Amino acid sequence: MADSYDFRSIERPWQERWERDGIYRTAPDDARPKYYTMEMLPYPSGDLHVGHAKNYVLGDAIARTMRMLGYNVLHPMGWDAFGLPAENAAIQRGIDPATWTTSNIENMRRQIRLMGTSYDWTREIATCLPDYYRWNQWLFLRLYEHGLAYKREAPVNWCPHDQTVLANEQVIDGRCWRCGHMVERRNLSQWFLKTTDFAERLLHELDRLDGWPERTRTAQRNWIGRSDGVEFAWAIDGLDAHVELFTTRIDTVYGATFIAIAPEHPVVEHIKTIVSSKHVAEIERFAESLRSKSELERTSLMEKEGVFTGAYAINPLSRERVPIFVANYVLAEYGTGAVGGVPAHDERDFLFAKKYGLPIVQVIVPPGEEVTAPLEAPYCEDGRLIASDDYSGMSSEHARIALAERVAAMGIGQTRINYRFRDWLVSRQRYWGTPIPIIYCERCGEVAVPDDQLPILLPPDVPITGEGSPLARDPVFINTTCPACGEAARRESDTMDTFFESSWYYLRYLDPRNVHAPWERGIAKHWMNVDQYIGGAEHTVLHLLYSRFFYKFFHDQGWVSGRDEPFERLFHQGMVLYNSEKMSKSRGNVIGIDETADTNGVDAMRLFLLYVTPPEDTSNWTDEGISGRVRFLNRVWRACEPHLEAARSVSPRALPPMETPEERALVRAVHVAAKSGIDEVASRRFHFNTTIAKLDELVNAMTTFANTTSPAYLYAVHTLPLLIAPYAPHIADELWSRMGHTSSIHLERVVEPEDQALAVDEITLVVQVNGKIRARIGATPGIGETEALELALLDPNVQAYIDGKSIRKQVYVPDKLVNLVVG
RNA sequence: GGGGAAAUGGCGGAACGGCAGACGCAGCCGCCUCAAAAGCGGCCGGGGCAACUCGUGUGGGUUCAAAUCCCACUUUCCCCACCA
Repeated sequence: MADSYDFRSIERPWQERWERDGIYRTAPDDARPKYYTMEMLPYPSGDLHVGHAKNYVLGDAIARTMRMLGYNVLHPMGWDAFGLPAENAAIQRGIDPATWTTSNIENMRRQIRLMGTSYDWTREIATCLPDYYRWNQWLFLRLYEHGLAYKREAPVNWCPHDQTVLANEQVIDGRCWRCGHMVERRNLSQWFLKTTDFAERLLHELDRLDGWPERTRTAQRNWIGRSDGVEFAWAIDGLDAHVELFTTRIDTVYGATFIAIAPEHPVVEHIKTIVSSKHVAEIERFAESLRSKSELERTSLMEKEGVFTGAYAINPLSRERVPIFVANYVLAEYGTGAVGGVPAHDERDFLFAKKYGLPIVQVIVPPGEEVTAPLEAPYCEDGRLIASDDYSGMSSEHARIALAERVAAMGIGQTRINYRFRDWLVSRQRYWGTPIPIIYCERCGEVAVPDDQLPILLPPDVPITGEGSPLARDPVFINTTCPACGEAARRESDTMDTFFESSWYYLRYLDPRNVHAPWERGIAKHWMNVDQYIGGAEHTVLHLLYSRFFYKFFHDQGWVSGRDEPFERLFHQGMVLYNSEKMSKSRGNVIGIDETADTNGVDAMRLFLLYVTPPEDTSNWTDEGISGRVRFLNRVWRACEPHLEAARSVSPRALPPMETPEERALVRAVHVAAKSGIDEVASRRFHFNTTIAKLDELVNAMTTFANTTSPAYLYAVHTLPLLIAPYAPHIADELWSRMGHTSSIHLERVVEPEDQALAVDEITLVVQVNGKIRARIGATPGIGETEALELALLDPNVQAYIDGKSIRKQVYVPDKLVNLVVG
């Protein structure tokens, strides 16, 4: 059938041909400028829907446009293949995680190809394969050597459902990011990466990441959460011990009427030795009641509570003796795990003091005010100090400096910067992950596995029950010999957080089969940094922060050069709803790739996803909407297909003769669309919705064009495939080859927009009187101000509005507008 | 509580400070057809016969000119949140 585009017989053969001819393979030794663009690698969960497609189609349109602009484009794809769902499949259905993962990868690779994407599949990686995760282990060992990977016992987030610990970043509203169960608190010995060593650099460099969305940078700043303060020691009355407090408001120190410490704080044990057994019992009862409570429960959900320990501390500045409490709202893991209680100037301390009848002493007054009645609410702003010895009368700002100097001079403290950001907890008590390459020996202790013994392979056929660590129960895996002394020893049974793999995969794409190193420096120097990274906004802190941390470490080691940031520009695409609802299996409203490829075609799907909204917005998939793009493709087909033979002889690389206004308008429409596609990539706005709208206008112009044998029309026929190639690659190559071209359209250059073609015959001059539009008059482009004004004054309607008044001012915007101000 | 982004017809959206609503979807009217589908043509923010006029969340401001810039507010979405 000639009047419609039979996508079923066209799309798949083209995909096969592109793959066979390897047209998207990227060689590094290429004189063209490099462009590295990638989308966040998917987790192989099984099936893709149009929401995933939006991500890949956007990235593909960018990669294709850059290729047609003459760049050597690197556009790779891989699989974030370790993780819990594979273990859950093993538990629920008895399938081996490796088998489950491999078959999902195969299906999803097929689906991603089905989308007509232009990846270099020779660089494909899967993080669960030994030739990838061996370098995970290698990188872990390098971090370990530099003291950046370490093991310690700490209160950690424990998910009782997934039976594993979680990083702080993986606890969302007190719940496990994967399964949604309430997270508990447990004291466990775990592996951490010392991300906090890089906190300042991670924070600082955000200011210069201007290719990143502002919201992402802000979110990372908030997550790192720098606060500047003073850490200083308070003596404990009757005990040869002291407790360190951290405060950002040392200007309020004279108002401290108690101190509060976390129940887990080590000093509590000392305190217990000097207080009555009644107090000891109360402290222990209180600590017990909080033991397994999550941070969220303790901080947000519970009322501020505490118990008096029976001991007192001495305020080093006022020399006052204040009671020591243990309190639920003090976090052992932040600052020093102990805070001064200043009820007059802190919300939490105020509530606590009210509850336990503690004095409220005001030491800050608002600027320009005097002390008034007792405070009804805490005053938490800066102000002027009162009742603070020599510091009375100072501003908060000055007092903070003076008091910091004072405690330093007294030898009891110093200024200090604290971060909300904690070290990254990377060990997991799960099976389907990278084994941590450490061996425990009775004689030698913790021993790193030597590089030549890597990879430590994940053993097959390990029973997975969901209870406890599977590797810990496998004697063949666990029992080994010490690399240092040769005695019997056992392996670490924990595996790595899967975010470890995804923190450096963009480097492995560059050199994916290297067996000597994770990547070669020279290759990284050529390709890095990633010019454009595309992915969901849900990775704002986790993956993107960890990747930045890794990259800074690599940079310090000299393994990468240039700027110490991996992703130069970042773009978050919005998600896709179906009829305004979130797609989910349980709702049964998932639009799958296979089904839409079959009913509407891949080109129509791609066009719809790019057209329906700007890419950063949430899109709404509708059956009517996709039909609109199917119609568009049919119109393209009907406008071109009957004229392909005739169009062969009209070059798409030279402007055709343009004799009539209609011909000029048609050729102009070609160049307007060409310019739009290039501009959207150059500006990194990627609003291809406007480009496709211009293509709609071009095709509308072709449809209504009378003389289909004119060179201008045939020029449009010959250039249209080049214009739509980044968005609808199949129909583009089909039309191109039917015009007699033997190589793929995707190896062609863009249609370069030409000023001569973009020029218009006539402009509409808007004439305003006092800012209101009173006439629209046709004029020749480039008309001068005097001439334009004369023309405007000839208009009867304009005359009517200025009648009898004098012109006070005139504004002329060339080729656009005349504004006459009268009065 | 803190921070960020946004608000334009029935819907998705377009608009370097310069013609608001491009383009599409839905709808309506025609043509084609025995009929339907497909396709093609036209209409499509409100009021008004018209000249005109009102209109981009609300209220101010800057400007010859504001959807666009500034201030305040309302609402929505997102992120963080007892961080001392």
